[in-house]
Amino acid sequence: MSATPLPRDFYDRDPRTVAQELLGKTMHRRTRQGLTSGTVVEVEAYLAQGDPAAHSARGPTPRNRSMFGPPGHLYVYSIHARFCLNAVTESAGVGSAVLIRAVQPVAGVGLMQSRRERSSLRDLTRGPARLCEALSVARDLDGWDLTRGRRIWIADEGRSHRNDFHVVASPRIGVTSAQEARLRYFINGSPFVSGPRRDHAGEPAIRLAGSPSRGA
DNA sequence: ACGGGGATCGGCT
DNA sequence: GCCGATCCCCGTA
Repeated sequence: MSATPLPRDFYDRDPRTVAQELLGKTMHRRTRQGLTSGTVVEVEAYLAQGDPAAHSARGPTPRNRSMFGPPGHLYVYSIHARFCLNAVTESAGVGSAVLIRAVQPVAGVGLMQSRRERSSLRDLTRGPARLCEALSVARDLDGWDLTRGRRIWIADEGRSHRNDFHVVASPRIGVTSAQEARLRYFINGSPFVSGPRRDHAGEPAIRLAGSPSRGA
């Protein structure tokens, strides 16, 4: 059931474009324990230029070096004693990425729940650190190539529930600087999205184009 | 349903 | 030492 991984050139674009087009794609994670997957429902773009909140903003360090690596690789970092995962975008050396904030559980729900004991189905993968725990993603996957189709990858399943959705934009979560930017994107109406579904001003978040990509 | 505060620890000043 | 691209629990409504 694992479709072809998204190719390198999918990731080698502006992180805002990649972020929006990742919505509705399926993230797969295979370990000896089995296969787990989820539909991407919430993402954030971190830019190479003019974005103080991006980990790459002050140049390469031992921690963020994979964010400066080739597109289509993982950037996994730790914060508050948890892990979060990004897909690196644009060319090597640029330093941009897309944070995956939430997925909707699809396969291996029982396995994911065994990794996150006190979690309802709704909270299983709702949040960047929660989904990493559910998918068993940790630092050992930092720098891993998502286009290989092994261990972890993202694919366009081209099926069912994600044919009809709308992309909504809002300010990013937990970012105190760069408050003016609306670099968080999520699928309108999904209960598996973390954080507010309206922007900070209390107005409806901006609705962007309908289902992104989607062959025609 | 929503909001506030504490836990927790690696990375950087 | 300080500060998070966070999570969870426990108040109130």
